[in-house]
Amino acid sequence: MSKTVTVQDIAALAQVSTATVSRTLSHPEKVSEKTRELVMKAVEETGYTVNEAARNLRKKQTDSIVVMLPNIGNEIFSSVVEAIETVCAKNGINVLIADTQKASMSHGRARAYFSKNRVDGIIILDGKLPLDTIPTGDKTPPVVYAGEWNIDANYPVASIDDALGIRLAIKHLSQLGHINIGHIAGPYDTSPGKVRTDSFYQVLKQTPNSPKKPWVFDGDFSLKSGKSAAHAWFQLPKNERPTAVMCASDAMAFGFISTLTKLGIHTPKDVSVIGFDNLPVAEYYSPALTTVHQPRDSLGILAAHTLLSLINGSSIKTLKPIEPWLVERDSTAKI
Amino acid sequence: MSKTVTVQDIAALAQVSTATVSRTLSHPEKVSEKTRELVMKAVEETGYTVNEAARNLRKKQTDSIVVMLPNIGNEIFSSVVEAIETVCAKNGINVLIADTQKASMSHGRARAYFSKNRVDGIIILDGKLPLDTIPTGDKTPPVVYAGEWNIDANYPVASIDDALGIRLAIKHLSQLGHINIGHIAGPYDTSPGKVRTDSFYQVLKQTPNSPKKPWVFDGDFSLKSGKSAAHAWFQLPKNERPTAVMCASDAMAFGFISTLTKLGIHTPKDVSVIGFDNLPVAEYYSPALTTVHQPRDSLGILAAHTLLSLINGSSIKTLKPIEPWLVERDSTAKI
DNA sequence: AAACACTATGCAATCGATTACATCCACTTT
DNA sequence: AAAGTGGATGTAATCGATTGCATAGTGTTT
Repeated sequence: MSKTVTVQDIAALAQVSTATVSRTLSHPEKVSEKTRELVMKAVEETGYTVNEAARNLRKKQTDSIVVMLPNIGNEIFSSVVEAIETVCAKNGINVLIADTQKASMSHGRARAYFSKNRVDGIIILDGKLPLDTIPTGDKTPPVVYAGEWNIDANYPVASIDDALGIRLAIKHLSQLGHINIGHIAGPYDTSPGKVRTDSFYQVLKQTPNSPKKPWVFDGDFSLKSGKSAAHAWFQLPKNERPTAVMCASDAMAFGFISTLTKLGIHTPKDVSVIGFDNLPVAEYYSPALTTVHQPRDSLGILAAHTLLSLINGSSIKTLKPIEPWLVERDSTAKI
Repeated sequence: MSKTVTVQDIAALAQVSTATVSRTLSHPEKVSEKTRELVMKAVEETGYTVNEAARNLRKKQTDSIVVMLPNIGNEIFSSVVEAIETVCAKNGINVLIADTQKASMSHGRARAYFSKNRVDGIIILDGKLPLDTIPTGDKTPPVVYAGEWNIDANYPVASIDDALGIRLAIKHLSQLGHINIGHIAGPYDTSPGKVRTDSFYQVLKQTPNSPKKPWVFDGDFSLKSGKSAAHAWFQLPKNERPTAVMCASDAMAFGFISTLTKLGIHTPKDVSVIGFDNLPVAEYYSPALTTVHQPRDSLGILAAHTLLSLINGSSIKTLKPIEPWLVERDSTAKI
């Protein structure tokens, strides 16, 4: 049973003080080359690695951040996490994940993450996380929202320019000759759901020849809610059905298209459909899905960089939204 | 600038010793009810939370595990992580994630995670992680593989019974009258790729009326490789084309189907296709995908429970593979 | 040669919680 | 009444790395 190797051991082996060992490892430039080599040799021989707990205790920082998200299993979120992890790894920061939707994430447990001595920073991907979960005061580490946010919160937000996405989509549909355009909306109590729906109404108002009463089907971003919307669409009188539908998520577009296909309605022949996300599978759907591409990696990178700056003392308040773009494929066609 | 609240402060407030405060928080039963209330009151008043670093240092454990995976953005992996996180959260364990495929995950950095003082345990979702990244010896925390594994490694493996999955799929196709069955394989240097391919050959050999030379198209589980396989299939002489294809992943099935559809070949009319995974979107694909359901949540739960046991001193060596099942949908039909 | 500047290094306190051991007290048992 | 028992609590050492301050040593300036 080998005892743990500590700075003491390295110090003894290299015939220097523990202070010098610590300096060699953390601030090599403060140490002469000769001693540095001596110490490094001892480190190699023993396979020493620093005890993070001891370091954290002394330095009062954890070199970790936590990402709080509602559903890691969802590609939408996990691809953002991936980008965050990449940035953090490059900066020697560990990434913890915490599921905000699980029963295990009690209020107390969530709050525990916020106490300054647990993580150095927090990225929240869940706009619906109750605000009172986040305590204020100088014990709270910096917080950044990504993708979703809480309107009442006052933290920097890394976001996609949803309004632009909607504009691009509607413009595309208009150019194809569609006038009766519908929207399958995300939940109005989430920021992307609200912004996309609001934008939909607004853009349509500015479009010439727009329908007096735009069709909006409620959804929750899920595949299943796309299916429900399809049934709602199908039950409309034939001459009242929108000839094109803009979905607030790819998943809803898939649910919509597959359900209608089973009912004998074909995309894009009978109805044009645009998604929002550009999931990897969108390109390989039948038909390949026309959709608004959300740069989720950019979103994660921006959020991570912002948090890291905040941790280092900067005081960023607002971030420029990231611009999405339209990917034209086969689910949209001339009327 | 409020100073950090420590056990000392609580002790002073509650008029007891720090030992009693610590006991109250960690072993409430060792403390009389009266003092317990006194201490808890002080804790409430001050908003005290324990300093994890100090605790970890003293207790020589971190209450954290790390999940090493090749691609968090991939639903296949992230849904396993979700299950792991749920189990861990219930047990007060933090979950770190580390991407094994990023350049930032240098050999040294990976090794650092393994030093006993950083995490209490490790779950590896990447069978290709070089074995020499994992040091041996009593400083190494317990390791569990999930889903994928390294053949030369000697750690417990939480896995899916791939052979059973393949058997169910082929049986289904046989019952539909298919004889010329092809396989779109995963990479042979990954455990699921190898096992599924091997099983495919083996099952086909045991099937009456099986073709002398089974068709196997190389793939790497990705959507794109499904597309390549489709082109390979399409280029075969018409009478040599398999009438049914068993894919080692849903993604390849999507790539295969969508590409053939564009070439005028329809599923299931012209070719039956079975996937492997049962991704959420499979049900909403057009056609809805017949596929082998992998219980990824069970996989994560099993891996997490096993690791937790290992951390608590048990010595589990082998785990029973989890049984997948077939989900019949619309991508398979009678010949 | 004295004063100064600067680098390299060592000493020892410190971060905050845990726990082995010692002590004290109230209550039984003989 | 002496001895024994067990529960509750306090004392103080400990985990391992970091860093402010002090000191030694080398070279430079006047």
